Amino acid sequence: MKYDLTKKPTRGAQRTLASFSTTMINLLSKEPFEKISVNKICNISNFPRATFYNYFDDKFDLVDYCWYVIAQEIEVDKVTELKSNKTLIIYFDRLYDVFKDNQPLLDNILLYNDFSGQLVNSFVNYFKNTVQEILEQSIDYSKTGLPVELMADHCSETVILVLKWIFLKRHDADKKLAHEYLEKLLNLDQFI
Amino acid sequence: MKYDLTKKPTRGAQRTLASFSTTMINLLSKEPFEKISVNKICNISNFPRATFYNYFDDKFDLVDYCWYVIAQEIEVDKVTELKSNKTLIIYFDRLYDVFKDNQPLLDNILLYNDFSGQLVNSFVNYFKNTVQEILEQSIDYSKTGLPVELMADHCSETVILVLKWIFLKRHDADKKLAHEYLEKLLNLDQFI
DNA sequence: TTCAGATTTAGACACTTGTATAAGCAATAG
DNA sequence: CTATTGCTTATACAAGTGTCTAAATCTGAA
Repeated sequence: MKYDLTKKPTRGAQRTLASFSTTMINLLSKEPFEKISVNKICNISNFPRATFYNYFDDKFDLVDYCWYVIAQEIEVDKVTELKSNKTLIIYFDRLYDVFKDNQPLLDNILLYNDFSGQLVNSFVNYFKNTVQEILEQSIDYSKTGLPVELMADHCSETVILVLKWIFLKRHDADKKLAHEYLEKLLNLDQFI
Repeated sequence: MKYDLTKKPTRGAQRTLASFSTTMINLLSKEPFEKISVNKICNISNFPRATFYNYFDDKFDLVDYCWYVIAQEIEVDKVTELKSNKTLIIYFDRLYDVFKDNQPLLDNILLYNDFSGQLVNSFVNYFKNTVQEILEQSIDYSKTGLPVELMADHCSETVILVLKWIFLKRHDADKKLAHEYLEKLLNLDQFI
């Protein structure tokens, strides 16, 4: 990403970022990711290509920014409840809500893109990394006798696995059932 | 993949496939995947671009074929030991050996490519799918009370997680320690 | 050895990509 | 109000992509 998201954006930059990302999200509901070119995005958004490349490295970069926008729904109140061992469940629940809110978008995306293709992969990866960063700092894995990073990796993969199962592979499950899956897969009682 | 790998290839086709794949593997040890173009591959291999596109859809397709070639080391005696619950460990061991044999290649690849980039991802994914296909048919998950596919997915992700930890993130571990990780992460006693 | 069917190849096509330059415009500090 | 700074944009470039044609070449079965 060429644009620095930490500094607060000017009004113009906000407009530009919003324009590109909504165009991308709209296109994702209409055609496969390979068919979406930077040219097309720029024509629809009415910006020249040069502007696109002022903000993003390529279309993968933009699509990652889209996931970032979606992920904002969770991360607003990031501070609360850290350092507790319940972090995992709390984060799982938040992601569950975000995925549920975006179910229509996900359905459309899967209409045009392979489950194991680049696009769905980038989506899944984005959220996996989100979870992993949180878990590495906030969970006490000392009871497991395994390396912290390995364990954090395993937990975040499992959280995402269950969400994939429910929202991408469409085996609908309410939060209660989802928790049951998560607890069985992770053996949660061993370290919570 | 445009070329049909099930039918037995002519001598010419064998030469072509081998030429393209060894060129790709060589290049992967020398530069990042983005810098490798179909043009470059064809120049080095001394084939015209048209021939490349007779066999592969694009360079991702070729790189997948490379993983297929590497994976052949395991799958020769695929038949033995199926339908046993020890399949998981047996396959883990085989993959452990394959990854170990290809450690120098992996090291080079990681010199030029991000751990979470497209290339490493395609490698990891290829082997994850390999494991998953095997596990879905051959393990009895009835004791876990979880959907079969979910469980098979979780097991294959965990197998690959441990291998990534050891061979890509370079936390060297012998087979004994690797088994210990796997058993703790998967709670193997619950269903083996 | 021959020959029909399949593969390979040269060349061209329309298109995308990422970068670079210089001109234009807008917002801010003095 | 204006000078300066920084972002936007028009345009051009060298390179890559994937597809298509028709001619050349190979191959395997008779």
